[in-house]
Amino acid sequence: MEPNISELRKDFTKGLSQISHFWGFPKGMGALFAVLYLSPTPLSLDELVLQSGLTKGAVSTNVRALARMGLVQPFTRLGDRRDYYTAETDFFKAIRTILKERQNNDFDHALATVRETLQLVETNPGLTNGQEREFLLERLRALQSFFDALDSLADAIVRLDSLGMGTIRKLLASLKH
Amino acid sequence: MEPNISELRKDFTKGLSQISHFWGFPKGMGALFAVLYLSPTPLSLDELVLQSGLTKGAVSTNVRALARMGLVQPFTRLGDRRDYYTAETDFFKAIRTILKERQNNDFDHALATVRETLQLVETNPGLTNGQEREFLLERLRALQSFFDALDSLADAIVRLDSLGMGTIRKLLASLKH
DNA sequence: TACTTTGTTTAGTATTTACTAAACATTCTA
DNA sequence: TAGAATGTTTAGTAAATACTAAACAAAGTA
Repeated sequence: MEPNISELRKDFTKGLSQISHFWGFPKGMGALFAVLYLSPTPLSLDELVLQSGLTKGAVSTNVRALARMGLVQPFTRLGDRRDYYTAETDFFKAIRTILKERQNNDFDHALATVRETLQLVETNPGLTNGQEREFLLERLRALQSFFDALDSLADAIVRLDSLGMGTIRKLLASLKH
Repeated sequence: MEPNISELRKDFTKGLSQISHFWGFPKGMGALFAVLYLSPTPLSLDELVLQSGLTKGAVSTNVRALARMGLVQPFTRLGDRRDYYTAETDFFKAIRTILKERQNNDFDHALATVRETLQLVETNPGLTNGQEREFLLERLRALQSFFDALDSLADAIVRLDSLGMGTIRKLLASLKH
């Protein structure tokens, strides 16, 4: 059992790939983040191709996705046309970026459908008989208020000046009663 | 624009399907939950087949997955061999069930890989030169403590006597400082 | 025991998804 | 302006996934 450094990197990369996959993201995203996270220096696209084993196309799209989520920081150097990337080490910052962008995605679009269903029932008294109508209203309102609660939470997190271990501790304390 | 009740159900079902899909679950799961959630009475497997448009096999597997997550409650009636299902209306309860089961899944397996990587570096001083070693240790430890923090949060939620709108309000207050 | 009713499992299929390879676009350099 | 270096887009492919159809299992009923 003599571990070597490059095997270690590979295992770590595989681990993050699986985690990425578990959260519904491409495995390549996890792999790229892993490579960047274990690199002491920023890496160019070509270096990422080399170290991740993915092709240029895949690296290009995945690394941009990571940047949109705030998980990597792209930058350029004067007199160097290449794009360089570093891993964001403040994960809480990334969480907030992700939450901030949630309004623009398919998820919120789907949420809107639920709200519309509720409004449709509310504004159409003749949609169905009284008893079923009351039932539908109750259920739809309950679901809506659940979604709203989660939304406020997400909003509150986004609005924080800073999110970090301190906040987690505060939350833990407040949960313990 | 004359909305009718069955079209409304279908839209709602489609909405929940998309949400389900967004979270990485089969669309069928969302559809089945939607059908049950809008039904005033418990439904049998055959009724679910009818109302969801899925086949018996798909309903069987998806509805069991929902039950494992605590999102539907299965039960039987004396002298009736059929299984009946109702939607869980306490979503917070479902959240806790899901968090409780997280230890047994692939996600935690992947997390273990990260921990193992860290331990490997910690117990092998000769793995790489001092400078890189320090760098790796720092990064791996930071990631580990981030995961640990999230884990404590999840644990605290699972351990709550009750989770509900009250808790959300408490969290919101504590976040506002 | 045979037949019916109900639910599960399996084998195959259709769809979706993430990837590769290569064409293309852009910008820098000679 | 031609050529080189870099990044993006696209067309096609391989793999994963969720579904269908049908075989199977189990358990009740005649």
